[in-house]
Amino acid sequence: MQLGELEKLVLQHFWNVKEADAKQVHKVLGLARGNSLNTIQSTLDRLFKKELLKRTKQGHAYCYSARVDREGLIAQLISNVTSDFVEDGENSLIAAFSSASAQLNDAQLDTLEKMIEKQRQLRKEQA
Amino acid sequence: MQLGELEKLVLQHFWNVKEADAKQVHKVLGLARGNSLNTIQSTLDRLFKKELLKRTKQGHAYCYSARVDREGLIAQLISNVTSDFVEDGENSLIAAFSSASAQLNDAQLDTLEKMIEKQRQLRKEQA
DNA sequence: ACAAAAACCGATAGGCAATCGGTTTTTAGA
DNA sequence: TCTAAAAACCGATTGCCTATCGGTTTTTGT
Repeated sequence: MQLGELEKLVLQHFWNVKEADAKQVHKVLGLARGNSLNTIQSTLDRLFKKELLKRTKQGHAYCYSARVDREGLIAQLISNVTSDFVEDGENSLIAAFSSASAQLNDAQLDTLEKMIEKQRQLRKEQA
Repeated sequence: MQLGELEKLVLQHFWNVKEADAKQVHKVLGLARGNSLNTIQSTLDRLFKKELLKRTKQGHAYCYSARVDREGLIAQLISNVTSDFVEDGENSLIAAFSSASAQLNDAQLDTLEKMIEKQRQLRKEQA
């Protein structure tokens, strides 16, 4: 799945604002870029069809919000782009991790390990 | 940087065979897919321009070989696809890892940690 | 019922991979 | 050295996708 420039901007917007309709997105992003409301609308629609946004009829207009969070999208993008190169089709994210870890230096490996610990900690707290 | 289907096949081929010219690649990949030699040639040329293959004149024909290994390409692809979504432009690979780690379950975190250990071991042995 | 607002449809442009045909350049031999 | 074949190079076409809107239809609140 390919993401264009405007699509990325819109997604990031929805990680800030929770929800918005086309007009609101247009006001924040579209005007600054000189886009018409229609351009924003069709971008929202494309993202909806890609299942990256969800929407509900709120009165008259669709109200859009993020369907995936930033971490989820990043994971999905990594899986997409690496799946053709990794054996384990079940778990291309893990496979990609292990492949790319070869590119990290020792300090980066440390950093990564600390992140894993932080993840674990986070889960313990949430439980 | 976008990779097409044939381009991916060609790259994977070069991770097996070390080096080959257009004719040889055509024999192995092109014939099976019904591609003309020209199609293979321009694909090789595109990959060369993308700096994913290198080439040298070997007698008459260019002799191509991989410029990046599988792990390096995977790392590069991850960086490309995630860089617009991570703060730390210096290290989008690490940032992407940490983001995506939120998607892994506990067992997968274990797996990942073991992979880090294995990496470290590998390096110790090579030193 | 009607005017305004929003959604929907269809078209165009631009970018890139895939695909080749045809032309030019190079090269190995006669 | 001249020449035929081999390879590189060039340019065109197709197909897919994002970006971008204009215009039409549908919906809705009054």
